[in-house]
Amino acid sequence: MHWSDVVAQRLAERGKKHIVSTGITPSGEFHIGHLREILTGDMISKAAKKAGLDVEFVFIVDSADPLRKVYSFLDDSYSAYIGHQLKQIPPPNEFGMPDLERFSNGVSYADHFLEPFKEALTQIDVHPRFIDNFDSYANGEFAETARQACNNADKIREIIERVSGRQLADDWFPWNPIDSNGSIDGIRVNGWEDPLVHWTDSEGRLGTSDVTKGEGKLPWRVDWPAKWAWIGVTMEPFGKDHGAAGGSFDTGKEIVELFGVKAPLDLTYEWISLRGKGAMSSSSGNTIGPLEALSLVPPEILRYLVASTKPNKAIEFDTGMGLVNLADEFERTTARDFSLEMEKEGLSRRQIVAIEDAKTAVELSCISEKEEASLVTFRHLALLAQTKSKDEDVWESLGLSESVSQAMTDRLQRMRTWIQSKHFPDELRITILEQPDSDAIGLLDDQNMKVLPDLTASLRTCEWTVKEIQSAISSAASNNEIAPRSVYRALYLCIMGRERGPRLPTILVELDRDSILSLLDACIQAKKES
RNA sequence: GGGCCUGUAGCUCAGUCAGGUAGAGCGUCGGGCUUUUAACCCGAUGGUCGCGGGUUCGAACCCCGUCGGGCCCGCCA
Repeated sequence: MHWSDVVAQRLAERGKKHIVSTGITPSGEFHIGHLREILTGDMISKAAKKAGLDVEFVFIVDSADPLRKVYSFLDDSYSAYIGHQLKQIPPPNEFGMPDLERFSNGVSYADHFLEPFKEALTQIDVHPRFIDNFDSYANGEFAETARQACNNADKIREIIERVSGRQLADDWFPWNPIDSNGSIDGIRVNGWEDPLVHWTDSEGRLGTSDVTKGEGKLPWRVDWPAKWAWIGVTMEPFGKDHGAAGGSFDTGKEIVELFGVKAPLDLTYEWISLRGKGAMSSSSGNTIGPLEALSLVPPEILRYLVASTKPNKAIEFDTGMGLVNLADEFERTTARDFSLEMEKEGLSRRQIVAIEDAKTAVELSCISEKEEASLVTFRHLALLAQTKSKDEDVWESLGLSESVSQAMTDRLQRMRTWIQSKHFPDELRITILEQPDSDAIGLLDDQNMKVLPDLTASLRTCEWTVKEIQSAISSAASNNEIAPRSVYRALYLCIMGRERGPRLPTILVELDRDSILSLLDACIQAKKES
């Protein structure tokens, strides 16, 4: 059974109505790691729906969280905003400086980072109900849980200290009010009169906040279970950082019972790292944004990456050859006839499970109902895009000149972006040698050498068109009674320094004949001398 | 200190939850395809399942131990 169906089955055992929740703090650039959170939630929701459950998928934007520190991409002037809520501070401009003009037009720091992520979600066909945490506090959604938390401050303190093994400060209180400057740092709560907290801020000023009006927020370890309670969350996937023993899930599942609610079903997932570069980290700049990823990778393949990997497995995101292999695998899997495979006699339980998993992974990956049959493989498109600069020539080569779908146009556009990026693997890059490659020359065998002079002569005189070049190659093969394969091998070794390669005549015709001929002559000469 | 994940073919991994004759893709090798989509088709190759115990008629799988790798435990998905 696919992992999403396993979760759906567990949900079915618990009841009929479910809310699957995910959430992210918009403190900086989103990256593809965040995509795993939301895709995991999306896929669980789809599986639950398939199982006949009444399920809603929500995405909580933790815009009430304070700015923790001046991140590397921010200007030092942001230090004035440390401790201020992300929805209440200005967005950075291109230099990392606070952009007060956009702020005055209603764009907050949180919005600045959230908007591109929302765009990426649309592209990968994820459509959750968005819940803005800051607004939820302001609208009084947290009123009940906040009061309960404050009335049970001692119990909550006991849970956190016992479960996490951490010693809380003497003045710890399950409500962080906002001081006279707008910060939740350095403020001391010194009284609680339901629903008001009395406080002293870092400058010694006294104040009062009403917890039912969102004048402040619950600290993270209380905020999370409070959200489960008021939203009615029954399932939440989260990163392994929250899943550690004594982590926020462990304390949350006890705290939430003070609100009279059962903890949601949990699922801890592993992180995504960049191949050879370690974990994603916005601060180190070691990151690929969702939109950048989508400019290279078709959305269904990004979905497939998450769908086909069990949540507890770490994903290494590879923007080079790994991407080609992934795309190839996706295309192969999509093309399989699963019902036919299932009819086969004598399948072991394992084989059946493998077929089911592959089938479900494809279903969860496809964006639209009618995913058009793949007209061209990822690899082939990579070749065409490199050898043909005009889109029309690509379509013609694929026999698509009549009507080209938007999906195909998008794919070609992505391919061109990828080819121009630093991520495109050398292995797929078509390179034409200028000088004979000595290693390649060494690989030329007797048959290759036998046919090369004849071939060179034909190429010197034939018309420089695809058809004539092709015919020159094949007649060189038949005249010398050797397989065409061998002739191609000779050409690849001489021109590209490899034993195999893409369809040659179409590439040759776009190159300068004289330089190719002199390259071939040089190769023959070099081989003879060796 | 507490905890999680991980170790299976040259490579990437599935299979471990529900024990029942070791799997896939890629690679490699051979053959086919009388003008190759780095294609396609057919065949072959390849593993003391990290190691040691235990339970069992039977263990890659369950239990105990051990070694190696990655990671989490203020905040981070």
